Amino acid sequence: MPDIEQICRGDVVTAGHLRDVLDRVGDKWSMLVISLLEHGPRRYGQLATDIPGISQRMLTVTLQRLERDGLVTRTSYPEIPPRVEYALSPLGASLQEPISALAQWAYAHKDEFLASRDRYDAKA
Amino acid sequence: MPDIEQICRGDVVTAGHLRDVLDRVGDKWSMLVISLLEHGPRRYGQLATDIPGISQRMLTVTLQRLERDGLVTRTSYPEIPPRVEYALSPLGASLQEPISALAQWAYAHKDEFLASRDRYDAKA
DNA sequence: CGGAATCCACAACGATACTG
DNA sequence: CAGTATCGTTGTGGATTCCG
Repeated sequence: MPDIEQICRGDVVTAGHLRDVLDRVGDKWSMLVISLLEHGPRRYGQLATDIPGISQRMLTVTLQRLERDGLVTRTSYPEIPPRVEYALSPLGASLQEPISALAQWAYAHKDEFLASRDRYDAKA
Repeated sequence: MPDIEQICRGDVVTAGHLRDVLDRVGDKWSMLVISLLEHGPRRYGQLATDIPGISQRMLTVTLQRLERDGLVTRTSYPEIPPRVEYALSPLGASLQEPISALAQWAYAHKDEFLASRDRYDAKA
């Protein structure tokens, strides 16, 4: 069972597994999409409205990347009008746990965050 | 105790706490620096050699951002030659736990990751 | 409805040179 | 030693338009 030290040591430092996962889900929307899919399958349009501010393009490419890495599944129903559902794969569902840990840390410490920043900026 | 649903709902979706923390430590080097500082204070030059591939500039700006957000403390000793030590603050140390969770997830599932990607790319 | 294609702006990043 | 300054490159994300 590896710890951070093991992960960030030797010839795998820069290309460590931490880097890998951040490169995949560290972008602007991936974790948000995963969080929303946690509650069950969603259609493309649903996600578009549930994530204010996201563009069609970014929703599309984000979903494609997540599907490519096996985190979400895409199911297309050949109807008219077309219907496409996205859902978390087991792999994606397992990722939701560490993501939740990160989100809860952010929620718990948001005040310290802002306070420190204000102090820093006040001196500059 | 908030869960993901609470965090990603309503008018705080795009500016959710998850977004906040990702904006700070989701960049290329921050989590790596935090991981290294976990073992104790490190000097600037030590970090530079312990993180192969990082440029002086990126190490500097990464450390400044981490200090600004209160995750890292900077201690300068007025000697010749100058000596500067960076260490995790209590806040930064508390962040190491969710980061570790993410890293361990990455380590545990790296094979599924790559396999899914290969399958996807083979069809394209 | 669920995209794909194109173009563009900006910020992140890297390399290099210089400094107290 | 521990940075700062400047420049060039790259990648990410947004706006718009078009298609099955």
